[in-house]
Amino acid sequence: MRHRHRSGHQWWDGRFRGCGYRITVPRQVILDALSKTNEHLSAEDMYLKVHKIHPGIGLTTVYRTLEILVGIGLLSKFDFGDGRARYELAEGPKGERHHHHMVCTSCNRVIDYTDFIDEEKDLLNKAEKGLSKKHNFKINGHSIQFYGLCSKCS
Amino acid sequence: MRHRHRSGHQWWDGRFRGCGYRITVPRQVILDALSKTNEHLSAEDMYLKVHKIHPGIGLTTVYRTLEILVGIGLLSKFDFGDGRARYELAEGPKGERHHHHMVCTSCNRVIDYTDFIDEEKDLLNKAEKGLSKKHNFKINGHSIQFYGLCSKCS
DNA sequence: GCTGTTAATGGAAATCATTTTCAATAAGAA
DNA sequence: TTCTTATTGAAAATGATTTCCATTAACAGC
Repeated sequence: MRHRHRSGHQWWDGRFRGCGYRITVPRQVILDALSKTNEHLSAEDMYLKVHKIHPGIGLTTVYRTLEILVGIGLLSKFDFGDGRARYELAEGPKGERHHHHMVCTSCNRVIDYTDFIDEEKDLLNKAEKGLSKKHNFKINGHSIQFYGLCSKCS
Repeated sequence: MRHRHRSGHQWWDGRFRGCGYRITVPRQVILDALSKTNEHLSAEDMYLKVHKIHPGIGLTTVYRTLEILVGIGLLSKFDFGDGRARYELAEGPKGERHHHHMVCTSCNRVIDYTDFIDEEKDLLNKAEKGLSKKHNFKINGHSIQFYGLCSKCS
């Protein structure tokens, strides 16, 4: 097993402390797991993953940590219609990773795509400007998803 | 109180029977309520609304009926992040009513908008074609939502 | 219109994700 | 090292939705 960074000094460290949160083992382990995957993990997925190595970490803590990370913008939270929230790193050490999702309505598989992001950005910017003016609404986020059948299911 | 259509002969009638479903009082009442509102009702909202006039109708039946309606494409089901599903007529007697939503992350108000729908359609068509080719994914729906603060909350 | 078959109903109980409670523990400032 | 206080984890609570199951009602066939 490769050696592990002990205390602090991760890319998310500053952001984390800056918000007044303590850096604890469960939080490090969870962030570590998040930065090593590009799956769309549910809280329980994360719990099981983390529990293998650190059986002490409880499901409650996983929920709490994920919620904090969403709060400070490090994580994005999604609902793909299968009754549980799913999480994904919003920013990695290398910066933004903007993409959207296609969800298979049969097997629930989720495919990330980055195609058309530029066109989408154009449209979204235009829409944001127009909508915020017309409806006096301060927009600070959006979500786009396509639903359908993946190659295996169709 | 105004007289009520008894048996069948509503605009949804054909579609409904066509799928092999019986036309029952609870189903008529629920569809009736849906076609008279443009709120984004949760199952419980619907239950309360319907329960005033027809106290016999149970919450379970409301859930079941809404799910059937989603199944045959008459209803759209949304998640606006407040922990309960919300429903909205997908098609009315007058046909499609395509629009998207802005959700206030503070008060949970939802605003429908129809601006930019044409541009969105263009983009979505293009995206659909490209994505289905590249990822071999049969797309048959999408969802777009903006999140932010409404005029009251900002 | 009456009847039989079978889908639909509703109340209670079950389920499942998520949240709350609370006493014990550990982070990190002093 | 010590002290304060945020964090933790187990268990219990919550809240939306589903399942069970005995009763009722739609409607096809007479």
